[in-house]
Amino acid sequence: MTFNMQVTNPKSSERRSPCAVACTLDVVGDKWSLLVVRDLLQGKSTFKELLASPEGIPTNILADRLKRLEAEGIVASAPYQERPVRHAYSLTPKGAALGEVLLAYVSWGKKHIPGTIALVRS
Amino acid sequence: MTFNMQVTNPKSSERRSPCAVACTLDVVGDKWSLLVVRDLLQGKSTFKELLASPEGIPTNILADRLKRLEAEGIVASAPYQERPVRHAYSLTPKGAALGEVLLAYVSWGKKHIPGTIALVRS
DNA sequence: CCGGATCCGGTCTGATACTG
DNA sequence: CAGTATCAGACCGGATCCGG
Repeated sequence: MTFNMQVTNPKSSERRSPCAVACTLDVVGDKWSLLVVRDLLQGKSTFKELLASPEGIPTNILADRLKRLEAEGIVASAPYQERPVRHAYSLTPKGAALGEVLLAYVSWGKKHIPGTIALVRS
Repeated sequence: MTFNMQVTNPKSSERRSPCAVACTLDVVGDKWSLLVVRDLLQGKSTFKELLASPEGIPTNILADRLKRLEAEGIVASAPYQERPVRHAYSLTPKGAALGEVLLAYVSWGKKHIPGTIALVRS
């Protein structure tokens, strides 16, 4: 009987402010969410593929982020086989729109952090 | 897994990957940093002004973020009075360039989170 | 009063073991 | 392979304290 799942995002009703920046950060402003979005944009779709990224996301964090992003309507999951059930994860249009944010990150990072490269493309 | 290190990361992890997204997230990927940048872009400059934002950043967190962002070359501080000494914080060109990232957030947030507005200049 | 620094309890993170 | 359970410890954030 577990509880106390990792829910840090305020619900809309308890939003900190109407600021679009603050609210977007409440959705994808943590350390891992945008990296998951980046990988999905690159065509990865299975749990294993997402785990394999060089940043090394832990399995429980990945599972939690996928769950959270799906609840936010950013990620969609569809079973592609049964017994054992397996899901293919993908971005909804809402999630794919975050590609613009990623591009802004890439642009800033490439310019201001030496040695970085774009691992995402639109 | 192998990696190279090119980011001085005051906070949690060391490096993660050469990905510009991941490295930028290591710098400003926490819950508060971009909100501080937003406020500075809007012309706020004193500790008190930054504290007054509707999101309610705690004093210790604000002090820590300012210190960290200054170490990253994103924020500059200059004393504007002595006895007691007071600092005016501002963005470096590197920090101001994050405005592009903020605009991407605003654009996404306004479109996908109902009720949000742009609290940052366009 | 202002700009922080410090303390401290609770929450979240993340490595690993474990299950189906 | 795709997650879930566990748990120690890092981190957040509220409250408080302090020098100027």
